[in-house]
Amino acid sequence: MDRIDVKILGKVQDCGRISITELSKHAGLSIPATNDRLRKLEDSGVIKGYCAQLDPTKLGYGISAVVGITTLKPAKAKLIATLTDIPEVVECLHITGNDSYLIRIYARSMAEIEDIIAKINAYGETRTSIVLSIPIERRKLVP
Amino acid sequence: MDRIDVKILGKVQDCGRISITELSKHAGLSIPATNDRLRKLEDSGVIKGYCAQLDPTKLGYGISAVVGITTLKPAKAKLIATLTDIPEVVECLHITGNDSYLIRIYARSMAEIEDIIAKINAYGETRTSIVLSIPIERRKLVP
DNA sequence: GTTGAAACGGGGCCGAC
DNA sequence: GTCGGCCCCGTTTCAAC
Repeated sequence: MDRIDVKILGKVQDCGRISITELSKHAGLSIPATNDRLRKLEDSGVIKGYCAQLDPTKLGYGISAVVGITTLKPAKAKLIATLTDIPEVVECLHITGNDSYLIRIYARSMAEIEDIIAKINAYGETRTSIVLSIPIERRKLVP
Repeated sequence: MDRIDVKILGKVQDCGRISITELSKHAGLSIPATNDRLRKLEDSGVIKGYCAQLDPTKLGYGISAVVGITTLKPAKAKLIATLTDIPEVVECLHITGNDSYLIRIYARSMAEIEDIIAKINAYGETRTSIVLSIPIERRKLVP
């Protein structure tokens, strides 16, 4: 993992569909060498995969919320199963502190948020915060 | 935006580097038709871009934390600038509720977390939660 | 929307250095 | 690690339906 690998990782985090030819120019290496490095980064699991980033608002998801969950009883498996069944729940973190879980929701309306919160309240208390804006958007990792 | 577009969006969210040929098979369309649809989804901004997903632990970022920030004075611009200067801060949400901001941190050690918290404390109170695990990992959006 | 053909570029592989 | 050559596959753009 040298500076060239860092360059490659930085580029593919921004341009996931970049061609090897283009990537080799940015890396300052030949095409075969760039190809080898990229494949090694993929095979070693440093690169877990590639994905398209969608614009939630253009899909109708105008509202996003963060919900802290304080579980009353130990019902972790059922809670996670319930959350997994709700496609609007796009992320769930198990955390330390007052709240046991922190989840991220995308919704089309406040009513949808309310429905989801109601489902979760079967497992504990919730504290819901609406996302007003995203000053820093999912920055890339710098190795 | 019909069922075929939904199929395409689902696939590129999982396999960002999929070829048009492969994508056309999953979409059940011809290659030119698939190509047209994908380009329209990109041009319209539904697809914002493509990115590689890295494994933070394999890069040495063994610890992740979530920090709620209650800003004391209106110093939003300076706070965001400070956060942007810290590469370990990978996301920042402006939210409603007790906390004004919620940020996500990747760090190599607890000491690094402590350092970052100290910098932020110049702008307000912080409540830090360590991420124990991630039961739901950044699920794809379903249009 | 489809098919088919043609042109182009890129990827994968090779041996040589 | 680079370079050059090679073939194949995929992409892109046509035309025609």
